[in-house]
Amino acid sequence: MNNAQILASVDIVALRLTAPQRLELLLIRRAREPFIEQWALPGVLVNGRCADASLDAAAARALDEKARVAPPHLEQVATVGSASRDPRGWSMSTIYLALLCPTTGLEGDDLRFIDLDEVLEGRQPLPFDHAALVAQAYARLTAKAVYTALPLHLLQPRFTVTEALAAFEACLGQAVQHTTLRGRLERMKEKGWIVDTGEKNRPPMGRPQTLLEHRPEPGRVFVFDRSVLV
Amino acid sequence: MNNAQILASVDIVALRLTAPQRLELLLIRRAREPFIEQWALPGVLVNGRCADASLDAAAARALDEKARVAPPHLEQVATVGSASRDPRGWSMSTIYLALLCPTTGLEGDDLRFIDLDEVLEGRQPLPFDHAALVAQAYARLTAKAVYTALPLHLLQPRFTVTEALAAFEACLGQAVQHTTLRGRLERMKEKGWIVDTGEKNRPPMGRPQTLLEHRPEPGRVFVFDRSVLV
DNA sequence: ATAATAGTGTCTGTGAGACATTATGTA
DNA sequence: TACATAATGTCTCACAGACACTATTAT
Repeated sequence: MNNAQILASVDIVALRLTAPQRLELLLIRRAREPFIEQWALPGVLVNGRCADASLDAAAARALDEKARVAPPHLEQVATVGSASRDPRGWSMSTIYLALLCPTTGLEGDDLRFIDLDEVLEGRQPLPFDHAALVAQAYARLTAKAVYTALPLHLLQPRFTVTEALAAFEACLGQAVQHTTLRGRLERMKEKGWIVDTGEKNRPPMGRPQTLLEHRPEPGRVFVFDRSVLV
Repeated sequence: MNNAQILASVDIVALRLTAPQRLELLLIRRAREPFIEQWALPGVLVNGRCADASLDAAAARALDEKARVAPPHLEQVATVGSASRDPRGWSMSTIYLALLCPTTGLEGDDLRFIDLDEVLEGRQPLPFDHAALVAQAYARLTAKAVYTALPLHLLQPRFTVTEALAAFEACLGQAVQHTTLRGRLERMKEKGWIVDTGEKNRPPMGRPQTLLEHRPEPGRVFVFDRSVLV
């Protein structure tokens, strides 16, 4: 049997929604060579010793161990592999997209959130091919935001239409008609994916907002039968 | 540095369209242990020695070396990994979906096509978790057939509407209104993804068929802004 | 003429897009 | 009162779904 000389890892693109339509990316300061001390994506090596039941479990473990974070949504995006992406040799990495709760907090100096655009537009360089991985994961998010309710996982379970609008616009990178979103949320209500709490949120100014509650089916995403933004 | 004890491979779910709305799966007789002599998915080990430029290249190499086949469409579906899926130890496998030309032929006794339903419905068992991988790849194909032109890659570049209808119905597993498909093809024509050859195909009976030509942009798929079959 | 298959036309329903209008709160 | 923000209503348009109807070949 071949004893393969290959590195396998799982890397996580974890995103959090902040104030006005911005997405932030979770970074960790590397504790080991190569690229020690540099800010990079959280991840773990997959070497069969950790008794991970599956790759998905390894991804969840990475987020938990490195950042003490449990994401409402975790989804595999793709696997890349090449001889050049890691100085140690031929390596492959499976990328996961994690959507975090906006209230997610971090502990310690080795963890931080950075504005996603800083990475996407190259102002914050990342080691390995991590910048490309981030772009690929964000592309997946954008694509799914067109025809699914995925962006709702960036919100707290109880949310307002305005917050949902911010989430969709952050994922899509452009404005969305609020009437369109209201229609979609209405359809999700009929299917039981959203319930009206009956309560109101009272902002410092303006009319109170209806408080909705997201009731996602675990591991599934609501799919619309049309696209926004054609 | 850790010398990981892990097996990495690439496995291909290669599909061909035959006569009346049926899909066939490419299988290969295994030349090595484990499961030697059994029919299984074509694949290769990824061990860094083969100088594959990337995982995608490894997938293309697997199809070429094992079956002498070059697919019009090759797409990564997912990566699975666990301790139990291979008797040799913790292993991971990246699944690719390949869509072949209907004229694809095979050489040798170690290659064959089998009706996809035989595998999906469990009448043809496969080693490892290959049956689950096939189901996952077919699910991807079905999902994409709802809102993209992916099934066209199962046809020869020059095709008729009837053939396209068969491709979509095979991927979706149910009937499609031909008027709907005609509308979609019309929109692809306007965008330059399909051209009207002006020529006709003359079947033994009935009105001659318009011959269309598929002009896909390499590596991309035409996306419609609505779903079929809601 | 008849059978067989290809292609068009018509009508309905749904939901996005755009924008005006109304509703409900605070200062 | 004015202002700010939420929510609803109206109208158009594109396209899927269903099905009737017409077109073009062979026998």
